[in-house]
Amino acid sequence: MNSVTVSALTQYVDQEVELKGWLYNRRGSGKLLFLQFRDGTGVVQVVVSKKDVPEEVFETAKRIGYESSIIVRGKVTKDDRSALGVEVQGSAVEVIQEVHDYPIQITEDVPNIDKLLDLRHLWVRSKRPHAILKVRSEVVQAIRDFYYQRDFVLYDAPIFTPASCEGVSTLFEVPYFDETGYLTQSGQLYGETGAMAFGKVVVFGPTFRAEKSKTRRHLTEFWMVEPEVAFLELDGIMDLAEQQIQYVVGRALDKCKAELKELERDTSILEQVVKPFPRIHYEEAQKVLQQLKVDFAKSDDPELVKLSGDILKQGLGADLGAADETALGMHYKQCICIHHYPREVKAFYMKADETGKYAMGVDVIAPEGVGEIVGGGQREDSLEVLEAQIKKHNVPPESVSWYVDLRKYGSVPHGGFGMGVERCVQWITGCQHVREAIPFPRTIYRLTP
RNA sequence: UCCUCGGUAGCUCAAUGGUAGAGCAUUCGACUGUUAAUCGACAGGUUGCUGGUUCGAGUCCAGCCCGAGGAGCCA
Repeated sequence: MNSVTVSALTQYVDQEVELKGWLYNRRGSGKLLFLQFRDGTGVVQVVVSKKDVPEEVFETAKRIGYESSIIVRGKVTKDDRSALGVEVQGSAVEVIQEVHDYPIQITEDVPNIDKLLDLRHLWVRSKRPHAILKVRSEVVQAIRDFYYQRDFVLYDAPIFTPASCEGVSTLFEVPYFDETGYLTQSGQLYGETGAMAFGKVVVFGPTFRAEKSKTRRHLTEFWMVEPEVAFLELDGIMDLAEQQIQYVVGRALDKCKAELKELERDTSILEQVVKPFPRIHYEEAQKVLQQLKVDFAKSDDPELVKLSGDILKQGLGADLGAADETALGMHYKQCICIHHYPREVKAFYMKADETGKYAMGVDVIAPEGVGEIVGGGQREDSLEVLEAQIKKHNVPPESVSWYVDLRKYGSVPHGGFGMGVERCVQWITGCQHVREAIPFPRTIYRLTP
């Protein structure tokens, strides 16, 4: 007998098969049972009819609780009433482990996410997390393929680092023998060493931020992909970010149709991602925001009126806030690149433009309220300017001396960006919390399971 | 760190200061085509914790604990 997966079942119509997996749900009557059987690749309905099977098989199928591990045998039949197109006429149910107290129920009342995250080790079996995490898997593979196809060298940055890469954010401190180490908050500075060695590299790994952020966009541990390219300037960096996002979203739309349908994701905005992303200078963004502030204030929608009040709250010439990003996303209804932020609000390694007022950095803002998914730009390549910036930002010079060496030995214009994998997945799947976009989210108040 | 909101049955939520309730899930029973099945029954409680006001507190007050959303910071 063929041992097969649910995903391949349509190829076995009218054949006897064996399925190994778990009981997902059950409906039925006194003489006819409908087992919803899952094996990780999909869910299929197994029909067990009292008149067609031995008494003990029917009794077993009726008795076992949800998530009991079972082996089911039966004949695959076509059935138009099934979403899958086929179902299995069960003839035997072998129990591996019988379960009667599975703690997650299938219900229309959605428990709050915190309770489900306490059960994350089991919740991942349910349809929604299953779909989101499959999209994540596809997104990660698409990222790897994108850079591999373009001859980037995978260049892993260390996770233990001696000090802050940016000299600002809160880092996780870890004892490291006789000294103090920190968990990396970005592989970028290491990526720059790779760009000078290989031309085009990509750093891809976990990143840690000890910021006490409590929003649906923040994790303390998240995955970031960070390409870094020698001789690439701001326009080229924007081209790369745009192409990468278009490729990744395209792959998800192509390969994850079933998952996006399960999530009831309206993909119309995602389909717009093939168009060029508007590229907006910071000064222009401020003008657009001033206009949006006025327009939204007149709206009938109280949400928009509230948003209007938060637009440009930090003042002209300051960094953009979350409300500003949301408003711009709503206005353009697709990904936008905002470049040339004020130099003061950006990190020490950012290259200044010819005016000296702006940094040649770029953020990509995703629509639909997800906000920033990419941050990057051109790096300062002048030794003198970089040293001045290090002094100005109070970065301990000894901690970045190796980095400064890159400007002493064959410095060239270069740059790159970082994209947060979870935020990208959050946007593509349309999920409310970035916490759902990673198997085991780590936030300020969650270290388990 | 700050602002706002919340914590009652396994889950989602009710309950003018006056007997602690419902739906769903579990358990038991009925039903041969169910798609979040349906119908009937049983069971299920230290109302986050501590103290206070009151004849009487889930409800009012104070403190604390836990969580959520947002700000800031960021991807």
